Amino acid sequence: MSNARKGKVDPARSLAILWRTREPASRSAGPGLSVDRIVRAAIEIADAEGIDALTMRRVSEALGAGTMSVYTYVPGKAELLDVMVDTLYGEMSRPVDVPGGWRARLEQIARENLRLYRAHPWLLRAETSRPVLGPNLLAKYDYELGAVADIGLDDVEMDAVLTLVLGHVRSAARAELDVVNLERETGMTDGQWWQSHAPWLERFMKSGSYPTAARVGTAAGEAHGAAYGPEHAFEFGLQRVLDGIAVVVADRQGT
Amino acid sequence: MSNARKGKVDPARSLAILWRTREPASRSAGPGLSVDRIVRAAIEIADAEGIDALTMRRVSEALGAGTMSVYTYVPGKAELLDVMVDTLYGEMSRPVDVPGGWRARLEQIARENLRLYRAHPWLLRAETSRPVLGPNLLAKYDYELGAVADIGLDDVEMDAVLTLVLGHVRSAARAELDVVNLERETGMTDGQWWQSHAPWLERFMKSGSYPTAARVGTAAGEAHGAAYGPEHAFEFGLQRVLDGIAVVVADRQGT
DNA sequence: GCGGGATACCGTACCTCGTACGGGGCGAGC
DNA sequence: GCTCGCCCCGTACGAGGTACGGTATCCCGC
Repeated sequence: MSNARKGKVDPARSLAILWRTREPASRSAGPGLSVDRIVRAAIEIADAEGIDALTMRRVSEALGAGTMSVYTYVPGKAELLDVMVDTLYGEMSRPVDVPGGWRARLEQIARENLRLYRAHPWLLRAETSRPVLGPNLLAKYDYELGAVADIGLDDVEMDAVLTLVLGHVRSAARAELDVVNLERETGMTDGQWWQSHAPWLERFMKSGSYPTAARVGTAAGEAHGAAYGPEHAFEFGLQRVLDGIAVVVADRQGT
Repeated sequence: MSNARKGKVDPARSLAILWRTREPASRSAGPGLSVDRIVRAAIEIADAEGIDALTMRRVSEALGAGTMSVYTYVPGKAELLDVMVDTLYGEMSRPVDVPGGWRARLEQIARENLRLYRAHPWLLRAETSRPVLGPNLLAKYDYELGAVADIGLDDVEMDAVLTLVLGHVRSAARAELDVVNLERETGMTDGQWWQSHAPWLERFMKSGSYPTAARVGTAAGEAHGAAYGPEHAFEFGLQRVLDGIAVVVADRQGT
């Protein structure tokens, strides 16, 4: 009942590990731990069992090590999460030749980010705003900025455009993954859930207090039931956002 | 180190409390608890000390009650959070006459939602996707849908437009509040943080590995330092999103 | 006015998790 | 061969959610 990340995060600590400033040689006996092995194990656990199952005890157990051994390589759980996040960034696809101009490039970036969130849902709860400046984050940022370079935007606008697109992806991914999670937790699909709540809702809907909500909610609910919902929200929103960006680009290009 | 919300949430439990199906009369002696008093106390704590400080022990203490007394009125912390969220929705402003058409109405909604997040930052960590169907959420949804009614959109599109706008607000609010939080936690403004990391960054920037990131990151960082950053991201993104929506609206109106 | 039942209230305790602390053991250099 | 340093880990503490089993208080019917 706190966030996936506690308050205390010392950036300097994370940086040293992220850039692997000091990588101790595995010398003594035992499991032969390393930052890499720990991070890989942690990612596997988070992928398979969710971020709530990611405890330090669980990680050490998976590595056949004592609970506290992990702390030799990682100052704490927050820093471990930082490294996990940066590691994922390093595994993203970054094609250089995407035909179709800035719009196609941004679309590709949006889809690749969505793919990442789908593959590692816990990422949504591990990322923080002030980013962890790991090597892979920088590479990601650099690559993604490239999509909107040389189309007439100034530097601040480039950053703003990228922030907007990625924000939308996060937003849509969160919605989609919440649906999946709830279906697993409750053993009930979204459609079934809406149906089970329908009588309850109707009671208040028919009171006439919420006329629009009743009509639209029902329509949206039915649409969701038709296995088209979060996916649709992503696509619809992405096209709207890109349309909006197109207005700025056209303006800057003096059309 | 988990979310603000654990896995187990029984919607039926929350519903009964949200709609105040059964409100026990305060009969016996003691602090004289009630769902309302508990929720108010919890909101005050979360507002003042953050959601991490919101523990059941802390709530009961604030009420001058024993730790477990709260459980007489609320099945658990998850349900308490549900009621807290719905209570906030109930306090939102919902003006009926906003001049300027759908665009002005959506802008107003976006700003009001942002205001709510600013006033109660913990809301960002308490909301879940599958919404808690409290009376105030329904009222909010109904009101907000009204902003895009009768402009040619079908029901599913209305829902999609609203989802998009609210998603953007959440996204921007999260960014903004993270900045504020980090400034408080680290005792360092965003500008100072960027400055303190500048030497570290430059080392890698100058390596030429991240040319665009170096230039744009610096520009964006300086802009953030000038106390214009999250606020700007909200405004910029909102206008882009509305521009994108305008395209659809124009199309539906057969312009 | 009195007995009984319901209901508000809460003390204690258990479980999980992060991690501080101090000690043990192995390898390498002198 | 001995010492130093680093890897590894057993134990334990503190925080937080909440199950359980009371105790106290009030209202009702008589």
